[in-house]
Amino acid sequence: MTAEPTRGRRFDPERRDRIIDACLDVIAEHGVAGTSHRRVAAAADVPLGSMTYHFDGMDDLLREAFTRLSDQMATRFEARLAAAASREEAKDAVAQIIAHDVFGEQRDLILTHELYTLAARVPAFRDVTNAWMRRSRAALERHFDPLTSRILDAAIEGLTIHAALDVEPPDPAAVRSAVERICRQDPDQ
Amino acid sequence: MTAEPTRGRRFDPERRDRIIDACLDVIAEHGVAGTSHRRVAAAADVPLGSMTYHFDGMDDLLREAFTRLSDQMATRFEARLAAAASREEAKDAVAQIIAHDVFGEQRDLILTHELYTLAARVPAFRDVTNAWMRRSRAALERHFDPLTSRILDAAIEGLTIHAALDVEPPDPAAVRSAVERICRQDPDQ
Amino acid sequence: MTAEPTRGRRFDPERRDRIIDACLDVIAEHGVAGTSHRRVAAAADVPLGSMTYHFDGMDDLLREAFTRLSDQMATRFEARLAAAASREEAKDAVAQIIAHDVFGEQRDLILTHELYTLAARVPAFRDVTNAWMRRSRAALERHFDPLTSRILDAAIEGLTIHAALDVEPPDPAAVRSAVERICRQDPDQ
Amino acid sequence: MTAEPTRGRRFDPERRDRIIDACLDVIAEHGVAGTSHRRVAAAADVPLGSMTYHFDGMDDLLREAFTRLSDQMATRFEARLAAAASREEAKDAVAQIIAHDVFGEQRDLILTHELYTLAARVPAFRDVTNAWMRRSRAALERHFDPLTSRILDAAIEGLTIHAALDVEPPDPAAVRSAVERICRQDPDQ
DNA sequence: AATGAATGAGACTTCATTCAT
DNA sequence: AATGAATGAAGTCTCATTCAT
Repeated sequence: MTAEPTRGRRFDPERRDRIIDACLDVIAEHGVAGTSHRRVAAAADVPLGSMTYHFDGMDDLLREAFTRLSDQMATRFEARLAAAASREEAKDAVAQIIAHDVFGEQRDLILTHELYTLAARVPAFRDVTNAWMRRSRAALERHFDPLTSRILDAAIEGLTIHAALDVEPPDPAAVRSAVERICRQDPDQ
Repeated sequence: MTAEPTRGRRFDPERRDRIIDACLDVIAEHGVAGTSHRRVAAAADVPLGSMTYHFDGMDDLLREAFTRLSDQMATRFEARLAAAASREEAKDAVAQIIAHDVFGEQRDLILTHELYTLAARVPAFRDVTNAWMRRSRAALERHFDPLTSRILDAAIEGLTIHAALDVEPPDPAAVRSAVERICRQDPDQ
Repeated sequence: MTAEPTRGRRFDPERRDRIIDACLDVIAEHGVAGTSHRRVAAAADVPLGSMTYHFDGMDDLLREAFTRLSDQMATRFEARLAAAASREEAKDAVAQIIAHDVFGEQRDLILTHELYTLAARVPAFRDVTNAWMRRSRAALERHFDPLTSRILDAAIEGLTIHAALDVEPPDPAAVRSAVERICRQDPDQ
Repeated sequence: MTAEPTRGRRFDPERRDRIIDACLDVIAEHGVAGTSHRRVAAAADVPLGSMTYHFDGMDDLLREAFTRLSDQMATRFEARLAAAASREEAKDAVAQIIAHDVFGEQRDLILTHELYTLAARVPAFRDVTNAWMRRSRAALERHFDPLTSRILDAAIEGLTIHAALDVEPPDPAAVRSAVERICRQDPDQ
């Protein structure tokens, strides 16, 4: 007799959220190409009819899913850089992000690629990546000048990608060296 | 009635090639997710039955298509760096590659992303990206030491991606500065 | 707080009417085949749940809608014939009805066809068309004998349909001639 | 070893025809509104996938089905009028067509209504009805002048419809009188 | 060697209706 | 009295693949 919020079937306000999370899981496993209403519904344990009830078709669902992904990623990134008390600590953080992301979060890496792929073709998804990029740079600018931040941001991207695709694990010294080089000012600037 | 060299019925060695090229076109337009035998057959102007006759299913076709893409891209990259006579010219070449790729070849960028996305999930495609990366680095190592080459390679990746996704066109000065910073040695190494 | 006559919450007698009118609009645009609760609810600007609250399913709604349509059409027909002071004026009225209906009221023509189509298969709708036909003939019998009225009624039907489906606009002289011929008695009757 | 034309599954050139016939059956029973790929496939005893293989969607199928219907109807009409040796026999034929069509062929009447309903809204189907109407009039013009043919054609339509919708069976004398009146010339023309 | 015909699986979506509120 | 939430059934259509030719 304790207060079961609802009795499960009707009225399930978390359902929409659960579907979005399940959608990201499905994308990570099967790619956007292999993501279907059926698979997402099964993963979220909701009836198939729920899919188009809650979302205006697959595009809408994908947009929401990737928006959530980029939010989560950007928030984590901001937190890590906000925790850095000095420029040196910020550089350490950046190096760790590159290394850790590759080792720890294969899933996020896959999802990020899927998002980029979509963004490369579909403008609606470019809005998502733009917002994300803006937040990343702003977080870096807590510690670095705008130009350095921009270069650093791009380098994180490239190093992460290459580390992920490479056969051998990333070399910490190389990563560290890359960060170091980029953060030194041009002599003539 | 005279012997036309190849009249298409018996032996059409170009057909297979044409299909592969058409496949890349279709991927560029519809993404891997939207690529089907039907669409590729239509784009290559070959009968649908040809598809499964020449290729062992979609995966096979995709692998061949992306192999061709990476070959073409790597060859172009090598040529550009081979044309550089000095370290300075090599740096110029790298800066131009980043800028030009973004402006000129939206198609290649899209295709590259699609490949990375596949490679992130499917090992078979990682072989393709690995071979490509190896050739890129080797080309860079004509002018730079291995560590610098590796960092440079990753930076090209990241800068190209960000420039492509960014709302505003890439800043040539920023690109140039990035290349410059990376190519300078660590003071303590 | 004062007694607004009907403030819509408790009792909204117009709502039912509005739904019926909207239903006819939807039928005119999408046909019975394309008429759904959703579309009608949207057209009437009422919540979807209202539909099955006010009507016992689609059949019920369709029956009410077509009943209203036939009432309106029959009333208009009666008025026009009642306004005729003589047999000659009645013939003029009939000729004008045929011509005007075609030019002016494409919507009514479409709806009438939809009703006939339903009536041809479903007895419940035949009741609606029968009542309508009875009123039409009674209106004609104000001016013509029963046999002539019956023939005239059928001719109006046929001429209207053919004029509506024909590529070229109806020929007023042909319409007039048809009415004239039918209204003349058989020589041997 | 006798010549089985085909062994049933693969290559079945009559299949397309069978589907069209089945489609008309389904329309007669359930109306255009109730006609679905599933039902037609079941009626024709073909797999569901055959439907969109042979036809570009439901609209295409409907258009073909109603084209066949109108062809058959027009051919029958032409034959009956061609068999009439004199103007008097032609009038008899018309009267019989009206009466017989109503009694004998409820199915054709229903289908004709469905076609008219579609034609009233969709131009593509108006092409079908126009071609049919042209053939009907041409057949009548073997025996009657153009104006009389046109009026007669419309009257056949109206009388058939009303007879079909009416509660009581059509009165042969009324039908005969209608034909007689229309076929007499205007006194002043 | 090559392909048109064909199909079963599964894609997305719309729908009428039910139910708890 | 009235409705937003929800769902299972069924809709159309696309697809990769098989098979007879």
